[in-house]
Formats: sequence, C-alpha cells, structure tokens
Amino acid sequence: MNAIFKALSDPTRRKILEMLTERDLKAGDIADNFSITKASISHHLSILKEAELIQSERQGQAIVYSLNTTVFQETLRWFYDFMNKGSDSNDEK
Amino acid sequence: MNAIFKALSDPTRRKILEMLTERDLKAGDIADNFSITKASISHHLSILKEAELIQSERQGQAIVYSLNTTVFQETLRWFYDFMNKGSDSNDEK
DNA sequence: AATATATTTAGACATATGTCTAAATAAAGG
DNA sequence: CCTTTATTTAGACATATGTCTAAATATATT
Repeated sequence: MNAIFKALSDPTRRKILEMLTERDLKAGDIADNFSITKASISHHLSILKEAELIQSERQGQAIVYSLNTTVFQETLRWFYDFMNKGSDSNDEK
Repeated sequence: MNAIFKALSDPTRRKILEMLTERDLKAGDIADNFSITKASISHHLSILKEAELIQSERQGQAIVYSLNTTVFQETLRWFYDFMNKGSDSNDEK
C-alpha cells in the first residue's frame, strides 16, 4: 500500500490518472497537458507504474499508458475496510 | 484533496489512523506504539489534523485524538467517483 | 508557588522528492 | 545508414519531509 499512497500524494500524478480514466494515452499526449518537461512526466509515469496504478505498452514509437483498475479497486477496498473497522480484523501492512 | 493524500502517504500516519479506528487515544498512548520520539509523533498528528483526518480535544493534561470519519467518507467517495469516471467514455458516438 | 506530567514548538540535519538539462535508447522512414 | 520522432535515463540541484534534541507551554498535584 505504501507505493500506492506515495504515488497518489502528488497532484501531477493524480491529474495523470484522471486523464487516463478518460482514455489510454501516449506519454507525449500526457506531457502536452502539463507545463513541466517530458522528462519529468516520464519520471511521474515510472512512479505510477512502480505502484502498479498504471501499465504501459509500446505501440510503434509511442508508449501507451492505461489505468490498472485492479489496483484502484484494492485501494478503494482499503478505505472501505478501514472505515468498517473497530469491530473486527487487523490486516494492514 | 492534496493535504489528505499527503497525510496518507506516510506509513506511521496510516498506522496512527488505524489505531484511532479502534478507539480514541491520548497523544502519549499513540506515541507508546512507535519507536520514534513523542515530538515526531506530535508532528505527524499535526499533519493529520491539518488534513482534517483527525480532530483533538483536551482532557485535563492529555490531548485526546479521534478520527474525523466525514473526511474519510469524502476520500472514499473520491475513489469511487474516480473509478466510475471513464465507465461510459468508451461508448462515445 | 514549586514540581511533575503531557504535549507541542523550534531549530537542526540527513534523506527523499520533483524538477531541469543533456545524453541515451528505440522505432520509423527515407 | 542517417535522421527524425518518441520516450527514458543520468546527473545535478533546490525544496520538502521525517527525525532528533532541547526548550516551551499547559495542566494537575503537592
């Protein structure tokens, strides 16, 4: 869970994730929506990928990024379990 | 949302929140569960409070902390909305 | 008032993080 | 091959973050 929350703690990365909820995007298309360099965006993408919040696939010269909805569901679940605590179970890491 | 995610990005703070799901706790009781100093825990508590994930109330010498479940629900909602965002965008005509 | 207990605040310090520029890698098209 | 396009990697740098010790504040007790 730590990599996930670290990844979510930056506004640029959350914005990237939001963009990816709409459609899959090439790295360059993502970068075009920000005022920071492509290199910095690439770095953010690597952090999101490390956290498995996104995945990538090469398509010709471009690399296309997409959301990993599974990990989002796991995180949603974390919150849900969290709020239903106090009665039972203790399984955080 | 930024303060909330920043606050959640640290494992010590998530552990504190977990403890508070069980019962309200004095600052000292919280600190007893960690190997870092009380001053450091106090700093973590101030970050959680700044994000409004917790609230505090003085009781005699002690200060008792408790979860602010409202903000948790808002965050759960953020995730939920997030995941339902792109659900219809692929059917565009 | 003086002392003890609980907690926070201030200041310092090392490490982590986000950003940049420049260089490297990968694929496509002459 | 050589050049262009797309993206990442490497290295540097300033700021943010988590931690500590020491001092300050607030309350309770004697």
